[in-house]
Amino acid sequence: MTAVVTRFAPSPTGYLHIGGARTALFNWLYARGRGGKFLLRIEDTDRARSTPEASAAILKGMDWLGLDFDGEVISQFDRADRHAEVANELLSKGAAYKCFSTQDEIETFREAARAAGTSTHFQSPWRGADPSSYPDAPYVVRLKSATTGETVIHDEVQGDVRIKNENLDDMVLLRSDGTPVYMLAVVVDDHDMGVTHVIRGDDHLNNAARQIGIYSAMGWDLPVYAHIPLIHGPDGKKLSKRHGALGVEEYQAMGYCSAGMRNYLARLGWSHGDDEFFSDAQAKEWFGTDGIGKSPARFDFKKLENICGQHNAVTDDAALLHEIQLYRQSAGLPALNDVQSQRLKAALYCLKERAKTFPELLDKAHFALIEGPVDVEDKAAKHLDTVSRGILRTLTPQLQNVSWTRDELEAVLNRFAEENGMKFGKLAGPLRAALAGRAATPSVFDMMLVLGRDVSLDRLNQAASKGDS
RNA sequence: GCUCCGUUCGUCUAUCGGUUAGGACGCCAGGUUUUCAACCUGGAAAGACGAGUUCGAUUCUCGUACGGAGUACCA
Repeated sequence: MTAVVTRFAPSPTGYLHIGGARTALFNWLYARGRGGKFLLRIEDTDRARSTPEASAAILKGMDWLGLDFDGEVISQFDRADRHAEVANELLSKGAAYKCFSTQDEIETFREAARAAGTSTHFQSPWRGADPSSYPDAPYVVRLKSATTGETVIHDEVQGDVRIKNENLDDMVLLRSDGTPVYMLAVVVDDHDMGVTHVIRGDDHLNNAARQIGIYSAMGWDLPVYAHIPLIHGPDGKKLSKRHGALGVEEYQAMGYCSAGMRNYLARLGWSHGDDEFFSDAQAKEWFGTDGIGKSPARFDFKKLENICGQHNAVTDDAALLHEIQLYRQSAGLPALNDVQSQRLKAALYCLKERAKTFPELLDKAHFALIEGPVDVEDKAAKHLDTVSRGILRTLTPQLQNVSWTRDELEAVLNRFAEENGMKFGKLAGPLRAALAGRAATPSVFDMMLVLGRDVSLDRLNQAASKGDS
């Protein structure tokens, strides 16, 4: 059994969008789960539209998603000579021919065909022409496609797809300037790179039939094909920049965790029974083309959030802190200072199970991140009226010398509430307002523990004396 | 126009001829609670439509509708 080799082959004409990211993920999972190789090839043969910035964005996106590839990034453009070599081989074999028709002629033909309602496939008059009749003019190299019979694509997802060869035209292999066209380049590169499994969007399904023509003309083995359905926007429409088709780095900037993104994306269009929440290791073990669905899926932010929340909850504190720092960077937020980082890390145990995204987590961590005087929000201010401040004034000295543990703090505060004839909830409001300046916070005990005795008492004293001066 | 692909709760999906059509997200109700969450319990919610094959179709076949892709000297 030959080793599995998959590849992700984006064209660098923009950011790495969510559909591309999922395609990359599927290829990565497929290879990594089978001890195979996962390669990255940038399809930059379209010089006019390819940009280095886009290549960088793709690399960055894959890095964030943790999709590591084997070997170097391959530039398709760099391999133009090899593509031309294959085209020439096809030419000498008689499997391709030079076509001198101009674009104007082709366009005229197509317009006439459209008007007549007949096939718009261009039938080059040069297909069977005698070389002695060749003019001294630029030409493209076209594949001499079969005109009868059918091409069958054995697709792992779509099943056997049959296309009549009469519906395939003689596609261009080499442009008139001698540069290769995508259809040729993919086939040559996939073959040369030893790609065994081509997992890509089903917008390439029809193309596969054409590409198979090149494989058979060259006598090359076909890869296993798996054409996966596209992802649609939340409204069911095709993804566009306006809705949903954000670059993956924007998802990072929105604060979704990478593991959750992988989990969610894997689950979009692929399933393994009823499993919804799983680790990378499980995904690698389970992933296969048999679990891939045939219909397009819509992107659902709510479910993404939920999955990310579950991953946050099981991520260890150090790793989580690190990812949060990367998030702040990508979102353009200032880095946390040492005190904030330390407090945040100490607070993660009581935050990570209740935050779906990093902005949400950071918001709940507000009490730990503020330094200096606590700013009291309006909603919390009512918990610091004269009566409440009086309570805090009485309470604070009693906390001065207790041992700063959860058990001890609970005991002291509960006793205090009881002695003063109030329910604990009555006491919690002022404490929350004093410690965090907000009405909604984590547990007061968690906050006191995370902040420590000095900072906690300091904030309590500040709140108690508020409005006194 | 032509060719190809798809269609199960609002969404992601399970089901490989026989199920009260299952799960998850979301939603609704209740519970728990120290606020907000989280969490627990319960609930509403689906086979596009029409034929055919079959003892029996969500499942197989065909048609219709709707959606998508391809049809470039783009990728």
